Amino acid sequence: MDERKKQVLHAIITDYIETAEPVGSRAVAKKSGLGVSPATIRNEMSDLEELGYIEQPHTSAGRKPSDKGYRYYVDYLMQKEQLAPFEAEFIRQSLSEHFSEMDLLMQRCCQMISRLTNYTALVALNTQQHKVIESVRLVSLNERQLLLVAVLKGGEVKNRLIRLRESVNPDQLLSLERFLRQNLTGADVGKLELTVLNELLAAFSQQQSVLRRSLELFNDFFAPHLGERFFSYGTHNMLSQPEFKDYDKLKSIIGALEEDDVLRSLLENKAADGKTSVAIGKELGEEDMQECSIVTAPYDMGNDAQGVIGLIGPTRMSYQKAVPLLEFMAQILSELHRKD
Amino acid sequence: MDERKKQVLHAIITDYIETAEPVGSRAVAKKSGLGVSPATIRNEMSDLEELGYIEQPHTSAGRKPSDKGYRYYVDYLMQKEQLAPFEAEFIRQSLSEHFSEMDLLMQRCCQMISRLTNYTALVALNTQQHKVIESVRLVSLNERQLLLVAVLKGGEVKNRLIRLRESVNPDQLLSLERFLRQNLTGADVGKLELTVLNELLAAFSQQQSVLRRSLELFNDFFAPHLGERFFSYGTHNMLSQPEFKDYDKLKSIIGALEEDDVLRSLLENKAADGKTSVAIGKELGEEDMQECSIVTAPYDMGNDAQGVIGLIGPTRMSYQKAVPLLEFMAQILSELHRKD
DNA sequence: TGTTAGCACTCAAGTAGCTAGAGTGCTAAC
DNA sequence: GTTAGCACTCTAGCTACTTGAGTGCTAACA
Repeated sequence: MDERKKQVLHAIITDYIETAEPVGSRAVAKKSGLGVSPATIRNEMSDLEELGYIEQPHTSAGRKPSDKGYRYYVDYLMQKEQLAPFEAEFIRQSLSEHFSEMDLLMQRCCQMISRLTNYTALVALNTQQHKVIESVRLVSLNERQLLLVAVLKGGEVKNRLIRLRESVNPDQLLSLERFLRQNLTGADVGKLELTVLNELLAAFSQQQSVLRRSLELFNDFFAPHLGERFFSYGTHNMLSQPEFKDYDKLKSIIGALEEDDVLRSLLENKAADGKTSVAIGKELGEEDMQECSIVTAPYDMGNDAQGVIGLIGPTRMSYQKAVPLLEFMAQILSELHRKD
Repeated sequence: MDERKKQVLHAIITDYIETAEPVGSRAVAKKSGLGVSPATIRNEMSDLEELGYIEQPHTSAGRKPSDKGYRYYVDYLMQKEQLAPFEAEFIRQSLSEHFSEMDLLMQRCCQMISRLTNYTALVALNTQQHKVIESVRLVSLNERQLLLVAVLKGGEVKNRLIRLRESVNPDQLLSLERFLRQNLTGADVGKLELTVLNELLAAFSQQQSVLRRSLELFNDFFAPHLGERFFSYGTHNMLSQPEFKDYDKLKSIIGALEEDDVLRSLLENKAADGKTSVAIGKELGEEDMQECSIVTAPYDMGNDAQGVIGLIGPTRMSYQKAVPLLEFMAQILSELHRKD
């Protein structure tokens, strides 16, 4: 892979990303600025094809990048495009507005990603991992209402109102609260299984119904699925991509993006190394998405939330725009936390 | 509009709903069971066209229903299809599982509607209208943490943790709690404007920072937009409809369905009379959706939530299936509440 | 040895012309 | 009022043809 081959590959990829048309030797000769004739370029292209970086849709067409070609481009050739100052400012502004409501914040992220790139945005939000219960309180609001409160390390609060059929005396209440505190303080919400709670429930089933009821309610406000959420926005952008002009293809992609299961499998493990990551075509491992690429960046808002922001588009994607954008946004999100 | 015309119209519409192809006189003659010849049917069809109930795509094609035709069908001709017992049971089961988590419940609704009909489901959820604050409490968790709690009539609880920079003495706390209780008890959360809260804030700005901070935080957990949510599912079903094989049309529809604003305008005011409602084609008032119909049914889960479930598909929609399905689901949702 | 011009060859996409078939409207007979 | 018959219309699908982009190969050149 000498220098000239790299330049040829680079020219082919950038041209193809722009036009979605196979690139011919003539166009490369002009665009690459190498000062050689199309015939020479043809030889290089023939080599590149043999090496697997580009491919020919049919004999008399130009070349287009293969997954391997994009991979090489992303890893070695691509020059990240700097964010326009107004874009950076816009992102910073929009994100700071919604800091306290995670759902809104993530919806906003999706909209921004999608609008700034014209691809489809994907976001995973985990609000419950490594959330340790710091304290448990059982507060009497009035004779017939108890409030069960769990404060998590980091400040989030979970609670549930419990309506009583009969009133309880303060002593009962105190012993109950003590019991809960002993059994739940220090527990990790993300790992609190229903079984654990059920065991607790069973162990104290001889006690009066008040307790049983409170534990039953604990069950579903700690349920693990509540901590993990997925957002997406901009699916309609898929329709503008010439590579998805096949209805069945499109249908299976759009259908898949509506399923949390699929989003989970696309985004999971992407936060592992803390770096922006690019998955191209078959690398995604999804049958229906062999012509898609996904770019993801993990963010960490401390105890409030961690997760991944990302986008999905055709493999012919403007990686040089997508990568720095997501990097920047993830950084801003992570910083939001520290400011607080 | 004599009896025979009605039968002809009915035959045309049911056939067209099934096949999406213009219906010819021969087909109607056979299918309607009127025992007259195609020529006779042709005369009737000519009349129906003049009356505006059906239209001809081009001279040598059959007829297809107009918006007016569908309207007549829905209002007078349609026979609601009874839900299959297993469908009813399935719905009942699925909905009872998720009763306590509104978001999940509504997502489930969407999935069911979409899967049982192969159209796109839309749901509006309002959890905050007519929610009156029953009591306000300010609970000290420890020296540096206060918990601000508002209990709403009906049992929902809203709260926010407040971290203090300096500790407060119990007297300050009590007077603060009293102040909040006096000013907020009985207020309607849905109508609590930022301005009101800001006035409160201003009025007490001379007090110590603890108070100010607590009020600031009140602001965003009562913000009205949080009470209104929209869900959709099954957008990919739009792709299977032959009427949407134009990419631009499809793109604008799918794009629109991703916007809360659009969903709001499509679903609002549909709960007014408490009945299932059908909006056909141009009746929707949306430029891009002239070839779509929406069926909606309001539900009322008391203080927990009210809203609208619905679905959107082509005007050539199986109304006789969609209407009873939504009616049934809305009824189940409303009953879920009463059971509790 | 690498580069280039020239040329024959290939293939997709677009265009024009044709045909088949479905369906109509009209007329005249029943 | 109903029906059969018939001429007419229009679309969808098919075939054949043309165009043009792009290639690979060869032979000449620096």
